[in-house]
Amino acid sequence: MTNPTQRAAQLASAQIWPPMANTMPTVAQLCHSILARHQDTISVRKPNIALPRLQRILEAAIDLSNKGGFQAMSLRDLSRETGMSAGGLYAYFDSKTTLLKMILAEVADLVQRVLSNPPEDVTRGPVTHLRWLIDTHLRMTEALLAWFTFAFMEAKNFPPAERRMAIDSEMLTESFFSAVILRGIESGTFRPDTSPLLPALIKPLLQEWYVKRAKYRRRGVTLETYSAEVQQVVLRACLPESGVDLRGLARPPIG
Amino acid sequence: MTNPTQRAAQLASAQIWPPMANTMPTVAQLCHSILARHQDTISVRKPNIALPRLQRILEAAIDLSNKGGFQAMSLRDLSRETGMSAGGLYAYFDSKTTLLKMILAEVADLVQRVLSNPPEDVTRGPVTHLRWLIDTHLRMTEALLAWFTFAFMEAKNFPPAERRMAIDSEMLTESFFSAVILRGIESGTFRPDTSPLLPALIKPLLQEWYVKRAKYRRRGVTLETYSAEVQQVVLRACLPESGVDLRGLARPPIG
DNA sequence: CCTTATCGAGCGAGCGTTCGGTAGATATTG
DNA sequence: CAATATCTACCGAACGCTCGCTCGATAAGG
Repeated sequence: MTNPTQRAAQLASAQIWPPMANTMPTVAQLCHSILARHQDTISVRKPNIALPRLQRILEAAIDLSNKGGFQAMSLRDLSRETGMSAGGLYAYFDSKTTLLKMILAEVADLVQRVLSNPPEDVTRGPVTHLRWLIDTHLRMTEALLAWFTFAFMEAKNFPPAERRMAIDSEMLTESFFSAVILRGIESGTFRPDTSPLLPALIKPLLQEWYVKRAKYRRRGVTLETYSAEVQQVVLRACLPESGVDLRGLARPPIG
Repeated sequence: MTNPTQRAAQLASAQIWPPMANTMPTVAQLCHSILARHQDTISVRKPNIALPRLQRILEAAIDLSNKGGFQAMSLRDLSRETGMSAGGLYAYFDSKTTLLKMILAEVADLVQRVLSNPPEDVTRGPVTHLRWLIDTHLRMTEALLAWFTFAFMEAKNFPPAERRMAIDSEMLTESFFSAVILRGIESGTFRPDTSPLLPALIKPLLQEWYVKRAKYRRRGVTLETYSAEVQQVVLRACLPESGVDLRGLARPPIG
């Protein structure tokens, strides 16, 4: 079981959690993946034409949607922004809803791919694994801010099919945290009475970072700081505290 | 300063935080307030006619918006749902945007009214005050679930004016938490190195409750449980822990 | 019978989507 | 290799439809 000295060291080192070694996915990679997944609905066959065009369309769609919402973005807006005609756009999707689904599905898939592939060394202990999950999720959303903002804002307000997709993705993310925390409890690293709600509470703390990105930028809060603080809050909620075990013992007064 | 015994007692009692004595605001009260605030744009003069009609309109608008978004709700939908004609609706607002603003402003104002009027006894200490803020916010959103869901979903995606309103409201809520936490640090009740980000992190934990209400209902999580868990997470983040203060001291091994 | 409250057909604007047309690249042919 | 045929990627006017909103007619009540 973790003792106070170890815990203090764990919490202190959370301040200087090293940046990820693995490279984060790029927009180009996402577009490549989307192009491959929608070969049947995208009528443009030459990849060296289709890829840059698709990227331009997706980035413009996300940008326009992130001010005013997806529904408020008209295909005329998108046409103007991409420099393509209304008809030309329909070579890349068969309906506006498909365009939405392309992006949502890709983001959901990305989360799954990234979080389910931790480097070997961080999975040795639940503390490092949990901290890696938090930090990696934050860095991933940072690298693809507009995409995650889009996914967050548009996942709601949509037909049952897309809605279900968003819920499944959310549950999956939560399950990563659940699994690690459960493992930590079983191994005795985490408090046995750690709240079963804790995994569900982590997600909104991660979303806060990209949803309110402007606010934290204004305040000069860096990703490193935010990540460290969330890690602290979460670890304090699940690591055992010596205070409980010291009940009734005489202690020196604290200056 | 809080000792471990006190802290354990504080955390334990968080499990049975008593339900609020003050009555929560009702929909009728909100509508009354909205009617008063928009006398100039609402052309119907007799309150005994205007009040029930306005309430019917607002509740229908919120209900329709909460499936599909405000933009997706047409005035024809609203007309059908309220049993009033398109023209008739315009006796109660001069544009669809005004209808939106009515609701957003009232919700923002309600939060301010409720959170800034704690009962006298809870303000004696920062712990009880902080717990009251959390619990009261949760109970308020529970009592007016549809209204808060609406405000949360629609505050984004809107013109600078409304957007600013939402940001101001959010900052105000955060300032309630900031003030209490700061007071707790100054009085020595909370750790002096409590994260300055903590107040900002509380809000998403409170929003989670009403945004994902269906999820928690499905899992059988009650408001009491959720409230207690959030209080625990927050208190663990700001109450001092004896472990840190015991670094380097010889301690008996813990069974 | 005038005031107040409501109705509902209808307006112009803008939406997502379609489709005939075309310029340029590419393939085929003599 | 020039001439022709085919294909690819895109254009943009036009369509059917729905939107927020208006306004003259109408009904109800004191």
